[in-house]
Amino acid sequence: MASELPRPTDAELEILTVLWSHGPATVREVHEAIAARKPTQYTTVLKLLQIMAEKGLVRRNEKQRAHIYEAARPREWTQRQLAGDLLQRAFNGSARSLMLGALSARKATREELSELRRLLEEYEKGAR
Amino acid sequence: MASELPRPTDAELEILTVLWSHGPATVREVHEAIAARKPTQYTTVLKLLQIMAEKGLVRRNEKQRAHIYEAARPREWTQRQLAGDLLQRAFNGSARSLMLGALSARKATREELSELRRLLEEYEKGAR
DNA sequence: AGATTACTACGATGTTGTTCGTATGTCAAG
DNA sequence: CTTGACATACGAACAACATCGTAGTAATCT
Repeated sequence: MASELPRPTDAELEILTVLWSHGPATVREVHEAIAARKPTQYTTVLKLLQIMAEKGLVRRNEKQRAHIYEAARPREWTQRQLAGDLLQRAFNGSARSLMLGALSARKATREELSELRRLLEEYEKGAR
Repeated sequence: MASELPRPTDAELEILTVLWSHGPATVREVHEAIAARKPTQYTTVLKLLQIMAEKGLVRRNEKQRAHIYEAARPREWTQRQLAGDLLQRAFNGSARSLMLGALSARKATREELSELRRLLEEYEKGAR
């Protein structure tokens, strides 16, 4: 079991983002969050959630009349998948290039840079 | 002009990768490179290149009988787009999270880590 | 010239992603 | 019990992707 989860599409990622920050939610709640940013029909969100449940991206609890959906994987797990996937597909595995790309994609603040440096230092210690 | 280029799809990115490392190439050359890694028909590559030319992802020189294709943007430019796009879509703009994801996606070597740290130090100096 | 080879152009097909309308079921209030 | 509010299910429509076959055209060989 635990078959591979597919890479979430754009629309799916939007929904996952809502679920991650909100926690388990009904279709209505997800829809409200999405519709606040762009006009979207209720049934569109419903359908997406149904498909995502089939794919295993979200889990569904049907105990209540209004089903409760939650992300099947934590945010960090999915982010790791996505980062690894892009790293492989576009950066030929070079974390350095990816970082360079991310940094130049938008001006990084001074704090952000030192935060990153600290992160790396910890990593160097931890990774022995 | 200089309208926005669309995010390249998976198949398109594969072709761009060939063009970036090989330089301007004919369909045949691109096809050979692609087919070496996975079974693919010549016309599939041709069609993709034609579509990519329409989208502006590649430029086409028709002076020769066998048209010459080349990537419209350098590798670094496209990588920056992709990194920025993912950063926005999945990491809420946090370069730190993206780096964390990339590092945990696959074990980083000791050299890679210090290389990254050096890169950051340069950036901190340069970025004023 | 005629046959063969090396191209491009393009239509067709199957799949996936995204959106939405309509049908239908459930429950509580009047 | 009927109605209205709110839910899910599901089919339909359309666009984007990816793949390939066929047709036609230009060059080259014999």
